Order: sequence, then structure tokens, then C-alpha cells
Amino acid sequence: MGRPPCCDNNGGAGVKKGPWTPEEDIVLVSYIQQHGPGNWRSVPENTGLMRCSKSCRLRWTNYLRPGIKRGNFTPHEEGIIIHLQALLGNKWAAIASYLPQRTDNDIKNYWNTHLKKKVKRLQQQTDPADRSSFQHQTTTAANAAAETTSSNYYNPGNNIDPTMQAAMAYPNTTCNAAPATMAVSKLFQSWMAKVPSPAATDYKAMVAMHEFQDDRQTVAAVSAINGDKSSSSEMVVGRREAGTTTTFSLLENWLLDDMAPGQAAMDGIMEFSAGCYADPIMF
DNA sequence: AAAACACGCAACCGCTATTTG
DNA sequence: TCAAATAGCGGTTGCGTGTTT
Repeated sequence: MGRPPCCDNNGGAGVKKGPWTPEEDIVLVSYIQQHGPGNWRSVPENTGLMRCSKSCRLRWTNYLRPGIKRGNFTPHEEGIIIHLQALLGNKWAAIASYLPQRTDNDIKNYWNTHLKKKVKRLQQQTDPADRSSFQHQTTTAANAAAETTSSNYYNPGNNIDPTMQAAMAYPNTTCNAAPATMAVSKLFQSWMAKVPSPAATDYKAMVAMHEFQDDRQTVAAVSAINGDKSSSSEMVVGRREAGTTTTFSLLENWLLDDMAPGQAAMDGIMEFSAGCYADPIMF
């Protein structure tokens, strides 16, 4: 019954671990050049590499894959990572999908070694009164959301982006999920409110928009917006059939636009985002 | 000069969702 | 239909290197 066992289950006998050698890299790359990535189970079998399939896949996706940019994160990339981390939490694969040249592992490492501290520093530099006020308002809004009660939890007294505030108010990543989910939900709900009603075929996307209770759905929806063909392909198809792709152009511009001072798109989203948060009627 | 410490990153581990036979 | 394996993800670890004492 089931699949035949792979190299992983060979009792671990003869499976090499630790850093890859240049020779192993060459073997792996030349095999993938001939056969393409995927079907990782067959890679060790056909190449003679004494590595498990999992290790081969990881080495390819995180290091050998063409087009990977390593190190030297630009301020723009940093901004995107910080922003998306505040929105999505530690969903590195989802964040990496917006930075095609970066791997999720690279982004995760960069966050853990640089950006987390940076955000923390910014947090400490922020007026504690503002922070506790925002934290209180965020919690209140979270509770109120369950009753579809409006709440103005954006603190208009400072000029800090609300999603950055969320990151500051919840430095512990495990606590980021709630405000992050809310932030995305509110952002999309306001988007939906500002555009004509979608066609009936957009049903699945609409359902997803209103089901942001858990991060997985948030990521699925965001992936759909980005045209991700994986888990949310049905939603993408539904939305594209309905011809509503342009609905999210502002968000897409902000997330994907890599032009040097591409601040226009970024400013747009910031402005729009702040406006949404500040609008007590909308929320 | 050398030991101690801090940092960055590649790779591993454990888990879940999906796929396969 | 279901058990077992794969693929993929996020958290964590361990090692090499740089910096400080």
C-alpha cells in the first residue's frame, strides 16, 4: 500500500548531512538542468548523491536556483519585508512571493538578524503613551470586530504607518497574527467597499475576503491577489473570470513595483491605508 | 596573541497539507 | 478509500567568521 519508501527512510544509512560541497552542487545543478526541478525523490536515485530528497530540494530552492539575489537588501526590500511581516506575520513563503529574487529562508534570516532588531529599536524610540494607546485601541478593535462594531484604532496623533504601529505594538511575532489579519481584512474590505460589486463568479474571492479569521486564509487571499497558482488557484480563476483584477492595482503596485524611488506606489498605499484606519465609519 | 563573545547564514528538524498507489 | 510518502513551510541549531576584551 502507499508509495514506495524514499531515501529518507533507508534507516538513514549512507545519507550525508552538513554543508554541500561544490562537487555535489555541480551534480545537482546539471541534473536539474537536464530534468528540471521537481520529483525530488528521484534526484538522489538518479544522481548518486548521498543526500535525501529533502536536502536536495532545499539546496536548490535556497541556494542554487537561478535568479537568486543574495545579501545587500535594499531599503525598498526592507520596507516591503517589514510591511508584509506586520500584515502577514511570519509567513516567509508568502512574503518571499513578493520578492521573487529572494528565498523565504533568506528573508527569514534577514528578519531574524536585522529587521527584528530594527523594528524593536523604532518601537523603543516611539512615545510609550502613543504605543500603549494604540495597543489598547487595537485590542479594543479586535474585540469589537467580532460584533462588527466600528472602532477607530488608528492613532492620528502621529505619522507612523498603522501597520508599522501594529508591528511595534506586537513585537512578539506570535502576537502579530491578530492585528495583522485584521489589518489585511480591513484593507481589503475597504477596497471592496470602494469598487463596484463584483460579479457573481467572484463568489469565492468574496468569501475569502470575509473569512480572514485565520492566517492561512489571509495568505491564500493575498496569494490569489498576486496570481499565485498554488493553493488558491480557484480563487484566482474566479476573480480573473469576473474581470476584477484591477481592483487591487494599488496594492499590487506597492508590493511589486520595484522602481527606484517607487515611493509613489508606496506613498499611495500608505495614504490609502492610513485613510482607512482613520475612518471610523468604514471600520 | 588568544580567549570570549556576537553575529550571520546554511542546513536540519518537526510538523501539516497534499499527493500517490 | 485510506495508508504512506512527498512537498513545502516555519522554527531552530550549529558552525564559520568577525569583533571585542
